[in-house]
Amino acid sequence: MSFHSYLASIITVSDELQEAFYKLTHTKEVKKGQLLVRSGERCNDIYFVESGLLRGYYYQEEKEITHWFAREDEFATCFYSFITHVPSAEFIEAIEPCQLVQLPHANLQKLYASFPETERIGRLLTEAYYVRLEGRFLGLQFTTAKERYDNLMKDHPQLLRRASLGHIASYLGITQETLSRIRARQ
Amino acid sequence: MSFHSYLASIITVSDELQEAFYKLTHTKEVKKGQLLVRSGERCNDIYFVESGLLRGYYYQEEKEITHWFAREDEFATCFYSFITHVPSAEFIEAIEPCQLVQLPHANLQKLYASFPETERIGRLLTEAYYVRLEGRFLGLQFTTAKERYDNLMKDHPQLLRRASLGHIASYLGITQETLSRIRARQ
DNA sequence: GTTGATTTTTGATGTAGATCAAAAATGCGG
DNA sequence: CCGCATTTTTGATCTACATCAAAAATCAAC
Repeated sequence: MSFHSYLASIITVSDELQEAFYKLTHTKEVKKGQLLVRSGERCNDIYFVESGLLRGYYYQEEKEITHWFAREDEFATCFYSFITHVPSAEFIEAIEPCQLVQLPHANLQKLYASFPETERIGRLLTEAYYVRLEGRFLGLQFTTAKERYDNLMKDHPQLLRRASLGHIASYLGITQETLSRIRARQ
Repeated sequence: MSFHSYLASIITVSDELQEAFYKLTHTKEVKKGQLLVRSGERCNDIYFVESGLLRGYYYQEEKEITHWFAREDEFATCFYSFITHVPSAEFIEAIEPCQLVQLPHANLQKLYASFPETERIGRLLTEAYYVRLEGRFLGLQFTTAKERYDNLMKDHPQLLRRASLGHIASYLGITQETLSRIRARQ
């Protein structure tokens, strides 16, 4: 979905607002495997994914841990770095070719100031991040690896075809071997 | 610490702002064991803890799971309910007698509108919640029960005297028995 | 296709922490 | 200071998942 259609689905986009959006965002195409943000850099942008698939990951004792996926019609950013202006602990990688819309932090602030209705975007973003994290936290504490896998497949049935087992396993908080065994029996 | 001193330590409090605060907040005293919010109710207030200790908890398969503690000089609310206006999934209980300052959501919005510098409060709150959750998420995934316990004791050495083992164990994501054994050996 | 690199599967074994049960310690109202 | 409720400790056993290692399958470049 285009960023514009997405916006129109959550707020009323006046002509002025539409124009402001065109001025304050720019589109970006990235190839498979390309990094958008590296650990240690500041992440000053939000990306809206028009098409393709991104993942955020970080290193934990030499191992890559996938922290999130963002597919078409979702926002992606290193949330903590974006809100605090601190260098990011994570990488953002395109695991499919992507069509993105980039919105810099400063421009988002301009939008808030001129078009109060856009505050809703910020709110939705914060909520989405918080809720996503909370869900994963509870999942880690209270569900088995198999249940987490089943839930993920229910919400994102295509993910298995689009991301590697290793990415999905670390996202679920288990090893690749365990995920492979979970899939085998059933 | 009084709410006023706390505020003065993070933002400059003009006379007008101080007056607005007096109008828009009110103090509240609660006894040990008293509930501030019940699951199913909306949580429309933030509490600043001037003295005492609160905990947030919810039920997971009949068991109480402590989600957070808030001691003096900290804010407490059912964060998700507060930002989304959805009924709370959690309870807030005073586990010590508390002196609180209550700030309703609507009044916080008024403050934001009239005193832009107060936006910092909202930002700090969001960040604090997000960071706290992220820390616990990573802890659950990558550290042993003992490490989590040691970290908690480093940050809150008094907590063991102020909260029960059961509360602390569920906060750490382990059973009471395991926490008891962890403490025994060392 | 053939080849080498990468990803996924399978097998054997180890372990942190859960569960169930009961004893011991602590706290508290009268 | 006694009796009862609550909290904490200790013991025995069980299990989900990790780790290490190697085989099998898939992918991608030439």
